[in-house]
Amino acid sequence: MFKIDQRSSIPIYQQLIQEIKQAILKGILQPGDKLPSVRELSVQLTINPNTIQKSYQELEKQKIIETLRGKGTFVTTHYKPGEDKEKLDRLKENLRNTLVETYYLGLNKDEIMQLVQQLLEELKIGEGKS
Amino acid sequence: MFKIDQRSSIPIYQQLIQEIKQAILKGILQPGDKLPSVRELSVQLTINPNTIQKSYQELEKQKIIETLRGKGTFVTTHYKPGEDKEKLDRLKENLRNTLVETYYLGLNKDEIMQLVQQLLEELKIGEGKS
Amino acid sequence: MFKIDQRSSIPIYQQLIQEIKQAILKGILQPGDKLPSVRELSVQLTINPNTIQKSYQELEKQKIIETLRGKGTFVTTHYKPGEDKEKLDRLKENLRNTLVETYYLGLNKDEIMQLVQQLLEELKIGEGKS
Amino acid sequence: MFKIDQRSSIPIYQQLIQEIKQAILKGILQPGDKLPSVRELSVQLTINPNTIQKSYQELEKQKIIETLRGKGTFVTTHYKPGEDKEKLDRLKENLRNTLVETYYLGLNKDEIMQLVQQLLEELKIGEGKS
DNA sequence: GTGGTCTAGACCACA
DNA sequence: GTGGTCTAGACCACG
Repeated sequence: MFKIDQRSSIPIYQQLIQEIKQAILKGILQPGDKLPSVRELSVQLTINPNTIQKSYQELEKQKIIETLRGKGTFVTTHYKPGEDKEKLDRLKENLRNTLVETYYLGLNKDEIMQLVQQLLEELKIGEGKS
Repeated sequence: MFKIDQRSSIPIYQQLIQEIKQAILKGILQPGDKLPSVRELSVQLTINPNTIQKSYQELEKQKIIETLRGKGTFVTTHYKPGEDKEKLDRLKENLRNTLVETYYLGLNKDEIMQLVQQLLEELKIGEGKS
Repeated sequence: MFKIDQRSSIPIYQQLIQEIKQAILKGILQPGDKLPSVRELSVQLTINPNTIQKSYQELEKQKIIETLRGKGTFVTTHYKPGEDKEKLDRLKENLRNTLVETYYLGLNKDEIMQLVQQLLEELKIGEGKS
Repeated sequence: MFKIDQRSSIPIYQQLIQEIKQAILKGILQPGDKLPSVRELSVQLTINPNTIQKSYQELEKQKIIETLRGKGTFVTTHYKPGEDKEKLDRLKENLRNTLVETYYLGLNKDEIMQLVQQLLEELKIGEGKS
């Protein structure tokens, strides 16, 4: 269900967070859907339950999922963005750095814009939803 | 000359690499220009010299700067991007993640595209150069 | 009749205990009044009967309600607080922590005192009764 | 330096968070002060380093402390509350529950108000600071 | 069954 | 030296 690269330098718990967020964006996980239990995912992905836990807790803090005690973890039905200027600044910085690297790799402006477009489509990010 | 945020979660040596790359893109540093010495920068930025050293070494590995023994460190005159599919994949992955986060922060497709455009201009990345 | 938040991190059985205690304080439930049966409440609140049971048992242990076999559960007519230094210490600790959090949220001393006053009035806690 | 009750039902990492917040309020820890390293505290309190970690990370997320990579963890110099209506609601709820319990333990309105006053003074929460 | 917490011990990147 | 991540395995409260 979720792809995790054990060799990646990106922490596993962050990879999982990303995978879940993307699954929600793409509609694979719908609001209200139950997520696999910590133990279940732990077995499926052969990852320690604590690591899964960490991902779930972080997503819960971001109000993207919520847990009903004893019942499991679910995708929240009404996610609302919530202003966070600092986070936006961090993202802009990150984006700036990524663009610089992309350029140094030989892509020109048009190719970069195309890449961004393509990724947005892949993620099913359109104007309609936000 | 370069802005370093000691509090940032991004390693200092990577921040410095980014600052230098951006300075080159913006034309503040021209091919052939001499970079400050390690010791000099170390004092200016109140950063451990080893950290500066690490940045310079990484940039040299990427052929963006070069060291002439006894003379100092200079911006290379002819940088040519080498193919590196792995790195491109990493960048795409990074970009994808950043876009997801941006979207979860409440920006819609148009706003994201605008942001990218704006950053590209800031960095003086145009079609003409690559 | 009682408000339960399934999403809250506070256990449901404790929420119910609180709701009942507050209803008594406010006079909505009078000494001698009959409480809804476990099954009845279970349906109304769509909560597992075991959970309701747990709340009732705890309240009975605290002598706030009592069960008459075959007749139902009732608010006790003469509640008298028993000394319990340990519990008082726990409450003080809890209160201290809450005040710290409130302060870190930006409320100053006056605002905190006002908040406490307001809550006491809401709960109809006055000097006359204890 | 910090008092932890291993037997308490309150998670150790939360106790530690509280202890640190209170130490800052009381002026025992001043803005800019270095906190003990994770390992150091771990030995002092005979608590697992991971548990200390968790406390530090939570405090960092709340912007009460910050870490300079390789140097250690420090009390932030400029803490700014930051609106959080939801958290305030949770605190009010908590406060309400605590007041109910206190009342059921036999304290009357005056005694409760006195208790709150006393705690605020202990914590050195005054009007001047917020 | 569910998630939440904790320990012990390990490895890594950073400065 | 610092903090950040991960695993293995354990115990607990809740429903």
